[in-house]
Amino acid sequence: MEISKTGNEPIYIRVVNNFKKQILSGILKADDKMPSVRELALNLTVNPNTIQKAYQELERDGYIYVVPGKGNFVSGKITKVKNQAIKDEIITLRNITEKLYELGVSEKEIIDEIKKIGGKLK
Amino acid sequence: MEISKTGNEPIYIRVVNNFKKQILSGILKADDKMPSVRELALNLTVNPNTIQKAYQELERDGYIYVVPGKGNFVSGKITKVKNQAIKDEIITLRNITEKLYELGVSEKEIIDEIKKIGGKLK
Amino acid sequence: MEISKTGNEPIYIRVVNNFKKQILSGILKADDKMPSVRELALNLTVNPNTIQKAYQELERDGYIYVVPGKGNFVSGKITKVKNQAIKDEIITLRNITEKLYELGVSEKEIIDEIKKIGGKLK
Amino acid sequence: MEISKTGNEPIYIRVVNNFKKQILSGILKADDKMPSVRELALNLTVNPNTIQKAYQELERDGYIYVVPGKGNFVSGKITKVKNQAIKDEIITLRNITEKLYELGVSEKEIIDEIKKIGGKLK
DNA sequence: GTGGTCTAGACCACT
DNA sequence: GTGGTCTAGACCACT
Repeated sequence: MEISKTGNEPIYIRVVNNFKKQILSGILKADDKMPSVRELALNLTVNPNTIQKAYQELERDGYIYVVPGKGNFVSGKITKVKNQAIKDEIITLRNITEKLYELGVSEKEIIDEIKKIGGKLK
Repeated sequence: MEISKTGNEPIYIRVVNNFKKQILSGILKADDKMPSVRELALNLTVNPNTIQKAYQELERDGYIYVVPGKGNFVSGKITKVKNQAIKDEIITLRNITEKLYELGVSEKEIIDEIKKIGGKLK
Repeated sequence: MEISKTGNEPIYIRVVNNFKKQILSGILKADDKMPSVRELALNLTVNPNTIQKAYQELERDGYIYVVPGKGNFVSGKITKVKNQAIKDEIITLRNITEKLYELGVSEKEIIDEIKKIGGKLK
Repeated sequence: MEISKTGNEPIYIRVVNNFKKQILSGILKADDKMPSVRELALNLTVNPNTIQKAYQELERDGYIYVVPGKGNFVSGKITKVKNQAIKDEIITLRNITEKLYELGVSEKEIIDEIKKIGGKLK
């Protein structure tokens, strides 16, 4: 994993988002072992506290679980977490769509914008 | 103007959004005088500081301008502000669409979601 | 005089700036009669109060003087007013130049910028 | 940090400018922790609200970012902020130069003024 | 009368 | 412990 040291967000947030992406996309699978806090801290040359914070947040959000004395592991309930993440994003999507309608943007223009992104990602 | 006292958002944000809607929709027009800080604070039975905060946010966002000793007035450059607001929302729309793609949601599902909202508003 | 009705600033401020330009540039000369408040209000289709405010500000700033029952006239002390205006602008120029130096912009770059504007105006 | 209590500018503006200078000059670096709102308020013997206002302005201008419950930190995008600050100052420089031309000040006089400041700072 | 700043201090959510 | 919001109210400059 590479984490650029500069950016708008604190390092631990970027570590969190990085792992979330890997877990949601299936690169990291259920019960896979996460790198140990110390190991990852050395790799990224950051303070172990930073990694500790990141892992705590991942656990709170249901992405990983801790086995004391063993390490951190990817949760088996990723489908549930994923569905929640999708629901959250859909709510935001609705809010933005409503605002765009209020600002006079047409349904067609919004859909065109979404198709553009789909095209890019393929 | 009515501002419900309950809800998740802070009062000053609700005041801001309320005025933004009225200005963008044309209910409030260029150079219209805004209610004075004290007057509105009394009407809504909130602290003048809360209204002050709301008005300063509206000014920073280009919706109103201040004439010292005279009051706050609706900006004449609302078209410009509106275009900027649309640009900002489109950027967020793109970010969310990307995340939804990453979460495995298809283009069709996203577009269906948008059409649903269009249907409701009509 | 033409005053566009839309813009960032209130109308009376634009009336003020318009007259200041005309007086400083010599289009309006010492002891020239200003249009009457009512006449100008009709021409610009604004409230007479707006023009009254503008004239009061021009008087405070030393650009015009009032002869009760006769009207408003361009001041004979424009040189003095002009010198003060130049002094004020020079102070701001100094502050900005200092900030630009602090931001790492070189003397040459600043001077080039000024020459560019000189070129445009010619 | 020392903030003189006397002067024309409001306290919160002086706090803002002080930090901007330190961040732009590199004394404060990306991801450095800012003093907490309460801590700094105690140090400068001002009200926490005043520091809060200063920090919110710094955040809006892109100089710092907030991690809820953790504190304020110096942004990693200072280069971008710096370039924006330069652009803003150049625009003001142009406006003032135009006004000075209108007031009859020659290009040479303006450039001499700028060279004077360059001389002082060396 | 108008907005702008500031104090003193409370309560909240989140870590 | 941290920032965010809000009340209650004072004082200021400017119109």
